[in-house]
Amino acid sequence: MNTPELRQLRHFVAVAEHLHFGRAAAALHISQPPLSRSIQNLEQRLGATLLARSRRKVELTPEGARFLGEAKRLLSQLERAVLDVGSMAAGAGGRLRLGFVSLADFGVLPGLLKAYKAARPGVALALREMLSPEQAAALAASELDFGLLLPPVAGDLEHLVVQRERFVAALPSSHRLARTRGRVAVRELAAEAFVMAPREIAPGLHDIVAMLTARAGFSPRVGQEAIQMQTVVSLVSSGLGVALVPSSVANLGRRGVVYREIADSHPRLDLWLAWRRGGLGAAGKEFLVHARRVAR
Amino acid sequence: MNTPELRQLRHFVAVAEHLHFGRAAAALHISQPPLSRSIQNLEQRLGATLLARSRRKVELTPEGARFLGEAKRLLSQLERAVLDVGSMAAGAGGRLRLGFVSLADFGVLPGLLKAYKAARPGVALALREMLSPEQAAALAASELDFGLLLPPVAGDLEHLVVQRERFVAALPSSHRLARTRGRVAVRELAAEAFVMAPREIAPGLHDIVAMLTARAGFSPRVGQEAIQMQTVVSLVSSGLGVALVPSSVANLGRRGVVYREIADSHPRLDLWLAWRRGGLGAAGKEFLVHARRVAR
DNA sequence: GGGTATTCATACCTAATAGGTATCAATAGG
DNA sequence: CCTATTGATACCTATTAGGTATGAATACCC
Repeated sequence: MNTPELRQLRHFVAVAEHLHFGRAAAALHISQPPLSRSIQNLEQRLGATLLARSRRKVELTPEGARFLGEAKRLLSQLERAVLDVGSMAAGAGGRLRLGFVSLADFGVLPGLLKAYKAARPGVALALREMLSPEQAAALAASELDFGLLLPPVAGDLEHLVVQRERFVAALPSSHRLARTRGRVAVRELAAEAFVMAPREIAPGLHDIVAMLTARAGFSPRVGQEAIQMQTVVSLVSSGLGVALVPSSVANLGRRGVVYREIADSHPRLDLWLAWRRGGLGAAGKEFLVHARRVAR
Repeated sequence: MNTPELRQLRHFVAVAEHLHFGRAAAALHISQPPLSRSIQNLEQRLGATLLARSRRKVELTPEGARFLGEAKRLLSQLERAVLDVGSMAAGAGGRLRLGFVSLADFGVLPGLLKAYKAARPGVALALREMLSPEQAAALAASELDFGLLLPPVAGDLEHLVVQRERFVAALPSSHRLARTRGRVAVRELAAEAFVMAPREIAPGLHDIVAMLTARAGFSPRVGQEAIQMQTVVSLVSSGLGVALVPSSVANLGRRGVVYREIADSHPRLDLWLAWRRGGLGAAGKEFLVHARRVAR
């Protein structure tokens, strides 16, 4: 793949912002002809026209508008990465960076934080809700110290299981099954639309749901996908479908949703506190001590 | 700022993965000496040592591990951007991309989606929870069709106000003020630790809180920052502080938290459905019709 | 309607840089 | 202690980025 050069991204951003090759060239401290060639070369590499230009007017095409956002983001992310590794080399520290899935927020995270913060009020915690694959990548890249995530994820991570839970059915309050007490058999949901997260962001969770519905003899009809658990529940509450979710989601207490235990047997969903093998400093090791206590 | 070249990022990733200059050079189809110089030059530009090397062994330094993740991400994001703009140029479409703040999830979003999806079941909705500034950037970059966000945000966006709400105090159930009914005066919270989001992600919300506490004669002592509203509430429930939050957050119904109206008068917090000026297709225009109905 | 000014594109050239080869220096292993 | 291996350095060449001159198209002004 013939990807652009950073120089070309900078050139394009300058032209896109000035909408004038001459002024953009001046801003870049080059002359206009190499800028013109650079943009042409960029467009050839991308296979897209980014700028519509005549002798008197330059405008962004839709593709150009789209690519402009990407180019700006890439350039600013590179600058941040440079600053970040520079300050790391210069010696900074003394904080813990913790990613977590929204499920953790309904379960162990508040208790974990409370325990640790009581013991170590001086350690700054940077909390960030992230999907499990993103946390795994960030751990591998040393951008997080810990992640609270759902297995399986890629990478050489150590982990502590901090939560194991069963699934429940999340039903709109108006649902016929919501009126009854007691457990729900999964086969009773065969005709329903489901609200689910895509498999690639939580394969462990998704596969338990898939296994449950397969054993009940059907494949779930997905009415709406959503990525975060609270969004799943929100969509259930407005009647867009039902969902099979881990039981801690019931802590969400969302109006318009009722939760029923599932009659069918199934494995529990594990939640991990994960960290990069060999990647913990002193603050991290102490955090782990507290985490082991909370996990019992 | 002397940022690296993409060529240097590729060189570094290759060495980091092979931990051998000769094999990395072979993989890159260059010879070993220019690779050695390239890495040295990269380290000079970054002001950090990325690789610890002797004649027989190459290892990543902590800074190198950190930067490796960034470099890989940047390179893969660039490739995705190239593919994305290439396929856009080749012609794709037919869906709506909607970003939203977590607040919207507690308020208008479910109703909005339900109304639209009933009318137009064939249009695929891609939902993504994002902070307001990120949504604004994504709208400007044509990466979202709509955003449900809190003003003010940067950029030339059109908007429809879809929600206006007052603030409430979120208190741990064990709090002394939680036992009483009736409204809470903000000055009664002067000695409390607050859980707040940083200003830069929601300046409109933050400034109303700042105004409330300033009028009550104090500056809030921030015990813990959190970015998303459900995380704020989660931390309140575990006793890490109190919070002043928009009233729709009470829909969260989180155990361990009670909500009390605030006695002090204050402006309402607006929630916008925003879109890029001139950036709507037919599906988007129709979505807007439904949105106007829901907003009344 | 014609002339002029402006602006992006092209042709040709030079300066700067990326990569190659030869070799050095250090060290691990036999 | 000698040899093989590997990253670093010196010197050189090939390639590319940028500069200057100019062309071509067009909008504006007279």
